[in-house]
Amino acid sequence: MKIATFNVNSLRARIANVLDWLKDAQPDVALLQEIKCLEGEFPRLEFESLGYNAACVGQKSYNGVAILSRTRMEIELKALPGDHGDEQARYLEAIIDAPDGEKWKALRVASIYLPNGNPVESEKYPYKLSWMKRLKAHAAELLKLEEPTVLGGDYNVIPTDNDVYDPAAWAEDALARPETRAHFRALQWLGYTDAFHHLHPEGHRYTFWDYQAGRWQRDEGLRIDHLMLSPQAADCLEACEIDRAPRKKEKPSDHTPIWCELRL
DNA sequence: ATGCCTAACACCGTTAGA
Repeated sequence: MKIATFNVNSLRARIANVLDWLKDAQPDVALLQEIKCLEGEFPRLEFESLGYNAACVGQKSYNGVAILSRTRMEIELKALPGDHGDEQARYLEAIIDAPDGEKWKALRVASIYLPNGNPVESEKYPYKLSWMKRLKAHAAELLKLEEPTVLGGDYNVIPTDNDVYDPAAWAEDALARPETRAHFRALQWLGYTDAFHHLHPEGHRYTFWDYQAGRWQRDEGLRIDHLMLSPQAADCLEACEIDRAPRKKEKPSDHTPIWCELRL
């Protein structure tokens, strides 16, 4: 079962790109972030025409996450627990049905758009850190279920200096600061596996390249999109790769998809 | 030292992204 995550940087601006990617990559489940549209503007029919069930939590102009699944899914949560006052559309969780006639167990997935947090002196950084604390608390609850679970998305976290082209330049950025990294490691200490790092520990493989300054052409990027696996999912991990093809196209997102294959 | 680029929204610039 192939599960992919992709920060599309506006679904309306990227719809042709995203549909091409789905046709080429054929994920069973796709987690999308930064759809930047209201639910009423969500291109459900286009996804259904490719054979996907689709669900989203939308917001005008900013944020927004979605889940696409080839099989039936049930939405479990449309917001991250822990702060009823948080109105930003950054979390969607679903249970994905096993396909008929297969022995796959059901899979729980979440599409995550973790706050960027810059500038660090602003209220945005404490919001990011509190969001990460809430994520840890919820992730700990999910572990008690002992299910295969994939918490995937744009974490806006550079986990180590091996995940950025110029560590010194990024050391004080909200994506790389020690507090940010500590909260990300806390997820790993709980028992979640960073799928890509597990299979590609060599580092310097990126999922984001800034539009500016020729970052893509020079392969000066960041690894900030992650697939975090519960132990029951990590047991089934067969492969995990970054798909650079969509970043090469006309009018690309500044992120590119990352996927994992689980034999459930 | 700064902007580089892209998108949304509203307006012909500002905000946000990372």
